Amino acid sequence: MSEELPRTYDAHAAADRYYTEWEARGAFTADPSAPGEPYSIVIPPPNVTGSLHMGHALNNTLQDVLIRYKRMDGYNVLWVPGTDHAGIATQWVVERQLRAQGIERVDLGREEFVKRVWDWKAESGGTIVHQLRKLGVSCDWTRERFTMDDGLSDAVKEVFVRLYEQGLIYRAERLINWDPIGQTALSDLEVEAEEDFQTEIWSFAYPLATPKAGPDGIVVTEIVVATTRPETMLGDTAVAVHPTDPRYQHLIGENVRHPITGREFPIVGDAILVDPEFGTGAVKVTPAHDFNDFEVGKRHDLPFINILNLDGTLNHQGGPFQGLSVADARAAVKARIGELGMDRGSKPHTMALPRSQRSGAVVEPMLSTQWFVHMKPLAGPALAAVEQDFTRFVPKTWENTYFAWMRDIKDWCISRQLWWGHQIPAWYDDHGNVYVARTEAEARARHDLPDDLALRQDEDVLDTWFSSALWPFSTLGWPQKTADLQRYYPTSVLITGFDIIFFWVARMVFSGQHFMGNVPFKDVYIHALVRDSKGEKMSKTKGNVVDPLDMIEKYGTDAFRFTLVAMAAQGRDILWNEERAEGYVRFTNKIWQAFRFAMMHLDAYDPDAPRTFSAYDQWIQVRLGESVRRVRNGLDHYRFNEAASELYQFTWSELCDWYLEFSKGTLYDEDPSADAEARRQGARHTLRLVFDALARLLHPYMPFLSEEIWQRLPGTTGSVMDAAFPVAADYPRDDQALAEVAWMQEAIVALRRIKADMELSPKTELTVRTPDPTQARKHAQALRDLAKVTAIVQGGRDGACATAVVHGAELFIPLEGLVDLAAERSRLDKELAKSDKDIKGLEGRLGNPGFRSKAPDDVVADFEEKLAAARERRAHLATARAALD
RNA sequence: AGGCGUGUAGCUCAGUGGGAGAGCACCGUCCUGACACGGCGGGGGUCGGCGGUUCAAGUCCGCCCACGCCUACCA
Repeated sequence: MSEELPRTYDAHAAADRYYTEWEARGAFTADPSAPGEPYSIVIPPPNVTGSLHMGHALNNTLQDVLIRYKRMDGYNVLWVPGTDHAGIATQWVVERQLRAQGIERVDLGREEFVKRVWDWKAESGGTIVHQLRKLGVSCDWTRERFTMDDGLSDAVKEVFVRLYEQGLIYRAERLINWDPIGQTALSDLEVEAEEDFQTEIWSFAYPLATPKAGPDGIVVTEIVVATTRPETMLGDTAVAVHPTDPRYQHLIGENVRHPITGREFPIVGDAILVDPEFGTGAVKVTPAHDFNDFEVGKRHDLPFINILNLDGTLNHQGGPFQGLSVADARAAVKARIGELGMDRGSKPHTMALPRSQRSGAVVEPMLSTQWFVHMKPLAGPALAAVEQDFTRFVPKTWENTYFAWMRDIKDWCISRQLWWGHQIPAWYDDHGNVYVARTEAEARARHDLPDDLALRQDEDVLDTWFSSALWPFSTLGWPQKTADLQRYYPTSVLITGFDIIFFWVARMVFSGQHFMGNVPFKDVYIHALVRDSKGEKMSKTKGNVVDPLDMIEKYGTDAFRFTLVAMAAQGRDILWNEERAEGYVRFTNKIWQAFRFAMMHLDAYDPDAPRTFSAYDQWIQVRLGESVRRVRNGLDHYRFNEAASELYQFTWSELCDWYLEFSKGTLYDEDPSADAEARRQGARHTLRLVFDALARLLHPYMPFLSEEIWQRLPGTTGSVMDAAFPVAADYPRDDQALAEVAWMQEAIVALRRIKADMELSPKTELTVRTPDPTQARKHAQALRDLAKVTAIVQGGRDGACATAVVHGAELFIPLEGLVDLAAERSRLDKELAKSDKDIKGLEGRLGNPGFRSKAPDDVVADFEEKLAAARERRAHLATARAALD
């Protein structure tokens, strides 16, 4: 060995050394002017506040696998990394830190606060970016972007202004989701339902302003409604009943008197809102605090009474309850109703409680003036793009999720009452006029405003997802016409989780369609969620979070990555299981040990020396070619686990278990003849060739181990990163070699099994007697090395023998003195039973006339061959069995 | 309520109409000169249930059961 090879693979040393080396020499840096078909990916930008979790690890490993594969395969590759400013989350992190120092955000003022956030970002905002490097990802760090950097901010302003000018952004008073803790509006998507929330539904009576006699003559004095939110009754402006409900029909148009405020309002008939079967069949209507009631209010021209302050306490409309929180007001209203004798009971009730995704606050529907994106016109092209496969979802079934949302799309509330984010590029004068422009100067110039007209910019910022929606083109330089944009848009694939199909994927599609006139990515690969080993979602509160950095520390990056991709089957969640990771650490060790074996023999390798290939050399090369095809097929179709499994099977079960063992006979042969030396050179050549290909095949999954092998392997240059990904056509197809080795493998397994079943020591030397020893003698060396066959004799059954039937050939193993014959009898009985079952199944199939007439000829022929072989085998076994009686 | 998904060996899961697979675990055996982080051999399954299509179904279709997720909710 030219250089001492460590006995074990040091994953950490390799990772540190090679990653630094790669990044330093610009190995990840894209060059738009370089040749090659473009292949580009933009990273799903993690929150700048975030730290790496298992979802990121999976997501980025998958991207890196594709990027490394395509880079090696000759594509002009770009992977853009970056982070998201994560409006609410980041603002809160910094607010919390300030509060720890006794500083409130409002004390600092907006400008100073935003400066503090930038300071924070500069200091600790890059954590996740450094953590990503630990995964070995090869993204182009020279192109790292941030959703709040200048270029992307320009893109945001540009998009806002253009959409406004196109009438696709508007400002209006609408019922929106209000987060009373965050004190900001939220989009529909940022509201999560807390399922199975246990509460009560309370019934109480509204007295009629004028008692009224019904058709039956009985005078009605009140109408009973039910609610889960008693406090909202302070904003009630109607009671609704079904227009055809005989209980209430005659009351429509009558007034009720509010038991607390004394206000009078009507009973209306509304077939859309009211389900007469539910509750009492009468519904209180609070148009300013309920989405359904809002519509009722519009239909019946009702007043909209807002009862809440922005902090979730009751305003002056709350009368005696002004200033109370919603929860306190609820209790107070219930108590008051009781005092008034209007309480008509309550019962337990299960409902979904809307909560703010970020703050956890109970979201209050509230009337508010906000900015919205008019979605219908944008959704059309976005739907068409996916319907016509310009963007393809993988697995395809996710497009249903996309379609469902896009077809039923509602306008998007994009303004947020925060300080951290893209401030809305709209200015107001004192007369309430609004001017939308990229800058204040532009606003003045465009609208010909005098310099002394006071303008103030809208204080709100945009939803973080508004900037994320532009990510695939804003990161490439849009609105500038950059070389990157020309070359790399649309991107090749987006890799992400299903949880942000609405939030992000859908919004990128309509943004790309609208502003670039083309989809942002050709494929969307939706990967699974990483759960814990019991299938539970990982969460801090459950305490079952697995830190990928711990896993890398424990198992090394190569094994960690391999575990993730090996478990990344389409359409199924990953249950993280450390035993699997341990298994793949053993796999890396197996590769390393095999590599050591190869290296032991490669010192003597001379590429120019004459060489001849054995059947084994040929066989492993053929198998390698098949493996290349399967690995490529897996990667080409996002079947990451299939490619991983192929690598594992090939390396362990074919290369290590068989080829290396076969090769020993040749390599350790000390015969000095030129023929023997040529055979040794053939084996050495094969070893080098296989490891050369294996390093390249493994590289996308195991970047560091593959580099370690590549750089040590003789005959390679540079980095494996830059080597060409193997091509199946470079390896031979050779049915003869496959058949030859298949025979050998079957013979060896059969002989080993006889030994094991006879409870013979593995060291026991065997003699094989067979009528035609040609085949066995050709492989005498392998039979000796792998099955301890020391003699091959021509002949038939002679005395007590064990019998193996291999591809129709009988191998007899004389048993004199080796074993009691009972063991062989029972062994043969088992084999016969197995054989009978086999034949019965085949006969059944072939005996079916429909099968012969309708199945393809090659399938029929295939089964006929199988049956013939099985019958022959059975005959031999039966003879062997009879000979023992 | 609607939609989507899952159900295959003890566990975790592959499986693209042609005789049911892998890893781990388990049993037996071997420290053989790459590797005991290993080698060799083995046991283990009415592929959730019922029906249908087909010469042929784990695979396609329908219904049912169980679990999970998403969307929309009932005041």
